[in-house]
Amino acid sequence: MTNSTSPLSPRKTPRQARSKATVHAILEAAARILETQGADAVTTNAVADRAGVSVGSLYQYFPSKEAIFAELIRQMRAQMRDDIFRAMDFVVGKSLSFAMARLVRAVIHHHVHRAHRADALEHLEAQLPPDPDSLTMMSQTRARLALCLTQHKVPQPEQAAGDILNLIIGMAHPALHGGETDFDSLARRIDPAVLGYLGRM
Amino acid sequence: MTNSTSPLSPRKTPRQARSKATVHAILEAAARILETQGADAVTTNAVADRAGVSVGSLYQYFPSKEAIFAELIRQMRAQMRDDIFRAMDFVVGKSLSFAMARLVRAVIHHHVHRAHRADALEHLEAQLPPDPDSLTMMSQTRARLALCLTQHKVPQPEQAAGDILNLIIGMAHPALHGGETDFDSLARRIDPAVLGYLGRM
DNA sequence: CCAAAATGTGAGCAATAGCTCATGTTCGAC
DNA sequence: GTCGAACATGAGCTATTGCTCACATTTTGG
Repeated sequence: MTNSTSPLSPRKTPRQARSKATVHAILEAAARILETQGADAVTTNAVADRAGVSVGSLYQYFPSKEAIFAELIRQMRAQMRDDIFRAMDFVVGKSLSFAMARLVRAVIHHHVHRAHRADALEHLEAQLPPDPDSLTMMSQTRARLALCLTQHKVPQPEQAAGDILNLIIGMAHPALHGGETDFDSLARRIDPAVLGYLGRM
Repeated sequence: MTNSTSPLSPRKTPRQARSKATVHAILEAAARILETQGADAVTTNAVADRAGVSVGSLYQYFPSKEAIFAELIRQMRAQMRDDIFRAMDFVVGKSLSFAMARLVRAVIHHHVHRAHRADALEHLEAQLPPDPDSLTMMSQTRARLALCLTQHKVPQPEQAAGDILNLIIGMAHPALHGGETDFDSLARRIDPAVLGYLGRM
């Protein structure tokens, strides 16, 4: 089965277990090289080497190096979306401040887990042509948060959802990248900013 | 005069007006290619071409492509520092909320002016070895803000300064990059978040 | 003026990248 | 078993990149 012709989508969908493992190994190898040696070190030969497969196999499933990055970014976005969905589901019926506190911690948790990878991938994303799938996932994430805000009568929930995500990520990401390890302290500093934004101090 | 041996510092300091113009043309060409065609399009030959000089001249003043990026980043950091210094100077003796409002607008103004360039440079910076000069300038920026916060009895002013800058940049940057053009509206949404962080709503 | 320093030139080298393809191997349906 | 499809291999082609160097031109101090 061949996939769409978009330059960022996978080339062929693996059908046997063996090829699924190959694809997984390629993605994991690319991510590890990216984390440990930087974007420039992620060459197709290096990825194939590290994955223990040949370049030919790599190009059976990814039409280009960029497609590998795009897939990793899609995985990251999907996980972030799912994390936030879970947090928002857990929080229905609770107070707005409780909901926001939970959101803050979900985002922090997401960034702590694989901080280096997320960081590098986000910088890469800016240099890649925009990927519709990634945009969709981010849109879904915002929409879910907006729904929660609507239920609490927050005005302009769509805009507020975007602002709040930017606020939380904007504060959490550099702090964690800068070596901050007291996640509770960080969360307790972000909380009042979010509530301040919402005018609910 | 030859400069330090650091891989990111310029190689030779221009002494005549003509070479100053050359250096300026190289930096401007690199920035324009970066903005319009992305990081991968910034090759030394392309930069030299666009600058109207030869590759040889380029390598007289920059030991590597990375050194060009590093210099552009330094310029950006210096301008941000100066913008914020001016804002903080203007605001001594005024109320904390007035000071923060001014800060918010200074950051927004800084990002509006050359949003594309700043964006691309920041993503590049993450992939370069850390540059001491840039770190120093960011440290100076934070310190100046911390001083202002100290005068308003804000506890932990150093940490708060970092948090507030991250908050403002984190909210402003994606919004502006996403095409937001109503800067006043944006500023008025960031203001309460900052005050919320400070516990001064 | 003139020599020395500063500046500028661009053909081309060495290295390396992304990627293809001819060929071989394994799997699964029948 | 058998045969076609799926999967895997890796030597090596093509293109490009960062960068050097031998040489030309301009500027400046005296």
